[in-house]
Amino acid sequence: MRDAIPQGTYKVQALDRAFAVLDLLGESETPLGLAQVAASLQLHKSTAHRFLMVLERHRMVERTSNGKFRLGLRLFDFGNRAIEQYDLRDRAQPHLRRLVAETEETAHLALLEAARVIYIDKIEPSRAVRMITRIGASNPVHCTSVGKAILAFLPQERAAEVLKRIRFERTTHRTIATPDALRTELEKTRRRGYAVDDEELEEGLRCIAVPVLDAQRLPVAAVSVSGPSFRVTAQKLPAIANHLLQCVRGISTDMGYVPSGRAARAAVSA
Amino acid sequence: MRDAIPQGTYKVQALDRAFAVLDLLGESETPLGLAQVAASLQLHKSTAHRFLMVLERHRMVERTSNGKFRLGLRLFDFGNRAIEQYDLRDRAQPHLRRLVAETEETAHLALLEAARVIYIDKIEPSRAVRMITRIGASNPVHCTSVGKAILAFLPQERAAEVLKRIRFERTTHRTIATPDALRTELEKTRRRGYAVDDEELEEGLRCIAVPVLDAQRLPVAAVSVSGPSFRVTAQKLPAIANHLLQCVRGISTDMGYVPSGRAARAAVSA
DNA sequence: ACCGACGTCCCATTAGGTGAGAATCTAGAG
DNA sequence: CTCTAGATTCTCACCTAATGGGACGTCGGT
Repeated sequence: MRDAIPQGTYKVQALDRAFAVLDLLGESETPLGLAQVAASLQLHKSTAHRFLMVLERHRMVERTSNGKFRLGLRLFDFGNRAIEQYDLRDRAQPHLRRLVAETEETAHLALLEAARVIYIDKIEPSRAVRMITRIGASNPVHCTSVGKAILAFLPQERAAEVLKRIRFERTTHRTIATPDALRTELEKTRRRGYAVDDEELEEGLRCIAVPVLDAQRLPVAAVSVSGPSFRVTAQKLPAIANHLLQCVRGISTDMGYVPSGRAARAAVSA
Repeated sequence: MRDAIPQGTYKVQALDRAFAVLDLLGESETPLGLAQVAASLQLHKSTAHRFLMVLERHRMVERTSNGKFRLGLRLFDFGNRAIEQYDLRDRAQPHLRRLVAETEETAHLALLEAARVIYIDKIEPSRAVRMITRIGASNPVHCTSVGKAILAFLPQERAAEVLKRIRFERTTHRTIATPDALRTELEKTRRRGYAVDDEELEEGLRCIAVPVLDAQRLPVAAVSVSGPSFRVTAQKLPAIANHLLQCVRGISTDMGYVPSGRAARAAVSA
């Protein structure tokens, strides 16, 4: 789960350490004391202390009343600036809400980054059980519907690049485990116009997704509907897919992507 | 606008520099090239380069196709972890939506941090003009309704601490400019049960806010309704305040804060 | 009162970061 | 196409800035 050691030609030890601290605090459910941080990261308490103080000055961490540390709200500020450029999120929200109202299941909006998808928004039906996903979290492309939806409609070479970077870890027994299997799946996705994740990420969870295309007909994101397999049944898929297609069409026009050209048809027609 | 130089007893130059880089990229509307970053921060190009490479490895920045840099999505991840603990946000959302539906104006959810308020959520009525605020952004307490709402219901000593840290900058001619004026205003806020910002932050913008109280009857956040002064008129204030009070009562019970005790009455009754 | 765990602070040592500058790449002009 | 200016990438000897050993203070438990 934890990412590998941050190797690389360029190094700034202090930064690696600082981010390790943030990572640690981010992973932890509960705030951590100085001693715990120092021990976990094998830093001298004196060093850990200095880092925490500096991070606190920058409001990247904050102290709870009992003196323990947790992530600070400055990160929240930065995070929101980071996705600001993708104002996609704001524009998409109303459409996602409608989608959720129609399907009564959870909707996600996700972006592709390297070989992972990042969830930038999530809307849940009011009475649903909370889903585990967190906005900002990421998953490998190959075991998510959003990942496959984007990948399937990416130009050949871009897709190939992503393919190469996938490590094909499995999280359930249905997870796609080989590049070839994924390629076949992508072909299928292109044909029917939407991607399916049939318990490939998590047992009992089924998702459908379609890509959001920009003016150049390139996928910039994907929208998905997810729910427990017993509710999101195979028979319902086409109907849900239709809602999805309408939804992304709405987003696209809202973003000012003119839906012209025949390439559009390919992804939109069921 | 830009914060002062990050002085302080504890120093880790590398971190200050790294955050300066992130800050710079965050402020900038458009992605920046290495040369621009180096120049703006008075760093040697080779130093700036190394920082950017390391930051990129950590996905704190990313490169656009033309090689320029902007904030990376890792920050978004961190940011969302940072507010995760405050699951307040998730719980509050449905209530805010209802509030927006009722009032047809923008609603904000904000937290107090040091002497500033941080907006952790915003809901806009579908057809409204976009407001300028950004989730994650912050404003000084003294010129916002949310700030005053929280401050007014904080225990004497906590409030005094915050008071001391305020620098009373003015942004309009109506901005509260002295500690005494603020104290009077807070008294008024306590009496009527809601706080008002009458063009004190921005010309033509009027806001009302009430605090969200936890089980100990301490304010943990505030909810506000904001709109152009010509729509949010003085006569409408009490009506809007009522919607607000209902809204925060909903949030409080949703969070599991038992609404017992007479202290509750003080804030709830208009 | 004593002990142990934790946080804060100081300072001499040296590992780690710095920046001059050379090498390489890129884009635009001629 | 070549030339040139500007930006980016890379290398390395120097020296500053970060390190961590350790002393001191504080809190809570026995």
